[in-house]
Amino acid sequence: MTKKKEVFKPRKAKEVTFYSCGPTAYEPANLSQCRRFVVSDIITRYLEAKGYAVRSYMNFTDLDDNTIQGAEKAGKPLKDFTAEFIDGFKHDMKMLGVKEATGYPKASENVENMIEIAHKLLHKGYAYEKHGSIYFDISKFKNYGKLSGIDLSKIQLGKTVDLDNYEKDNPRDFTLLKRSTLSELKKGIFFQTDWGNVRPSWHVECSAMATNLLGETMDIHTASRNLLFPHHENEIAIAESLTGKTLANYWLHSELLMVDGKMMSTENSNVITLQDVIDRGYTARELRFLLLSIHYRKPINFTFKRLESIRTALRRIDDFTCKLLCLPPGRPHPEVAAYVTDMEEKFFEAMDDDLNVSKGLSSLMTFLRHMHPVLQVNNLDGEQKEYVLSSLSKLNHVLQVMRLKGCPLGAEANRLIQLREKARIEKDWKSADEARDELGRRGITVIDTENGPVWKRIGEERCGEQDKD
RNA sequence: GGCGGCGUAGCCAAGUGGCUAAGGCAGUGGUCUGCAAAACCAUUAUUCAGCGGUUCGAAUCCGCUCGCCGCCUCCA
Repeated sequence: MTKKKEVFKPRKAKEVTFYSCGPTAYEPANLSQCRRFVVSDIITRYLEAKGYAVRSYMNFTDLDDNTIQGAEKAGKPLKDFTAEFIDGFKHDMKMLGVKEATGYPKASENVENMIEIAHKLLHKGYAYEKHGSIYFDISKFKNYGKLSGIDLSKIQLGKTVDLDNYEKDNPRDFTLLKRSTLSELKKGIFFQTDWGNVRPSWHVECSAMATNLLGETMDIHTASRNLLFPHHENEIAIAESLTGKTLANYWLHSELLMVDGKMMSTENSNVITLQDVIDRGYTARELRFLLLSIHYRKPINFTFKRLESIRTALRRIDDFTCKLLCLPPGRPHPEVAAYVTDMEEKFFEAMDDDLNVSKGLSSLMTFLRHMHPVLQVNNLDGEQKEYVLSSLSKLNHVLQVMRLKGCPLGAEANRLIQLREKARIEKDWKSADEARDELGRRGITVIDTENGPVWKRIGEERCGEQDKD
């Protein structure tokens, strides 16, 4: 609200209530949305890492112009049409390692509540009816524009809306309930009210679902920057004129994801979906790493070149964790504890400062640089290995990009590696190369080092299959 | 026109008044190696879009200029 960094204070000591504006169920998840939800995931996970229980809700907008038109085009009933995208979306989020919310309200299932809100606003004098539609009277809500810092008198009216289509008293007013169109009536997409058949507007949908599930005031409300005005401003106007209480104590808006310097959108015809990225041979885990490695309040200019360099960086981290997991216990190293403490302190300190993930990651990379030589000479005993792993798990609870589960090497692969080593000592290059080829067929690359072979799996498992925490 | 944001190395990206301007990718040099590949180690900005000002001291604060991006009430 203050547009400044503030110290976070939840309403209850150990619980945080959290609402995230969800997607509209008419298209597959694109990267801009992926970013938003990875950002809210980082917030949720970080709060959990700090010991809070998070009650989080994310809505699905399954009743609006886009879904109705989409269903019509697809020749499907609205419900079937949106269900497909809702399932797809949940699947995509799982791939990205986004933790499941406490609940996923749907706009279509909360219409009663929205109509009730319109009733109440009308009674309180905050809204008016005109030709079967209900509009919110902005002049009645004196705090309007506080969140976005907008000055209503200086706004360019009709910039994005054709005002001729509406019968508002003041063009600044916004719609709460919209009179049903003829084609909607034909399809049965309407709700009977005292004012006739209507359907709710986007703004009232979010407002209704958020307050319905989380009460009059919630701790955190997130979404991306482009929703700030008018949507969140309107959401606040609706909720706060009803309750007189603050809708959300903290608003976090993530910046946009761009392609070629332009916002990803249908109009710019530069939409890239998660599936597109996967089709290009990248994984959801790699994408997650790209999306979270930049501060959430900065725009990301997405390129595949960038994803490629993220892939290399992630591979280095994988090499390290793989080596660590497969390493037999050796002798203890005196500095390890200090390296671990340093990394953890710096990581969480960076995260405490408005979720500075980039800065936090640098502490991880520095730690890896310190640890590589230690691993190289196997200077780590069993206890230290566990210590390092548990510390990395703490970071990974938030990041969800590292692989920290058991050595990926099977018994058969181990036998082949031993076989090859023996052959190499005997200078039997033919057998050695055969063993290497066989390992290659099993998806394992052998890397010779001065301290014996190290191996790694080629290919990727999915991020969603990572630590269940 | 109003409001908001951004501009730091070849690329990406931290840092918002004072230690040598984090970290990643790419590059370069080296170690290892039967071959190969990978990995590891080292190294890479006298300077932060430009100009001017404040200050003992500025990437960081102020003013102006240039460039880019977002929002402006039914696309979500």
